[in-house]
Amino acid sequence: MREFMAITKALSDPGRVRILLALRRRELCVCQITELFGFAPSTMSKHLSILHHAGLIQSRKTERWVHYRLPDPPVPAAVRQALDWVHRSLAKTAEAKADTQRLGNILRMNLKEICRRQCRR
Amino acid sequence: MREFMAITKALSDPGRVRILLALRRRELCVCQITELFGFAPSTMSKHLSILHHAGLIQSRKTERWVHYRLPDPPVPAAVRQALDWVHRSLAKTAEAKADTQRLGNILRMNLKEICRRQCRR
DNA sequence: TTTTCATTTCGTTTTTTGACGAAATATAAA
DNA sequence: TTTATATTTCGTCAAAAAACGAAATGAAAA
Repeated sequence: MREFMAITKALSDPGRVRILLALRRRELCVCQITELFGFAPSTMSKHLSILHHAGLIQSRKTERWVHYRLPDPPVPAAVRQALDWVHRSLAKTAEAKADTQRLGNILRMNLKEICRRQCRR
Repeated sequence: MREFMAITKALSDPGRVRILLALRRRELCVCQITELFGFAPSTMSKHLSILHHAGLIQSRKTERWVHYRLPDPPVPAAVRQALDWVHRSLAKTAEAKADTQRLGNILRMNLKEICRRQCRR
């Protein structure tokens, strides 16, 4: 029950749900996700921490950057069903498509450029 | 997206999730659910309202009592998947079993007796 | 080693949520 | 019609969550 509620709480914020959708095709660097949604870095870090704690994403560190992605198998059933539910329900919505489109632009930039932009704020 | 978030918000409270589990076998009167969980009637009414607004339960009024149950078909896919996920993840947990056991005692009482008990509080 | 810098943690403020009691509503019983 | 009563709505308080900036962390670059 505690683990299940960690998942439902994680899914109860629209920003976090959109992060899961953005990760559906490939892993993303924290700075790319931050750029995509326009939150302050500290806010984004908190959201990622909540998703990670629920088991909905996993992380990998390379050089100076941290990348998040959907979990590799074996994935607990409750997590897998939650992710399936999110993607089936929302992958085709206008919000998800708009995010995907903006993500395309961000993926064309290199990571250093993105981080530099965020420092200027 | 808005409808989906109504569901995830509804599921983000453990009391509401337990209500859904309690309804998995049969419909229940508000006073029975209130007795089962020990919330104030106004609190329980609010929880039921949130679940209803998300489409996760439906209601039926007979005589002086309002009964809630899981939705009849046709059920939107997002709702059906959410309910399946909840039940598959939690129906066999200790919490659900304990609730089911206490519910058994409540179902042996008649509705008037239950309501009378709640008035005394 | 020292510096740089992507990310996280901490502290604070604002917003949202959850709980309750009192009053309102609505329906059946008297 | 009047009374009784099951449920909901409203107002309020307390607790939790979400946002941010500033400071801390830690790993790579210089």
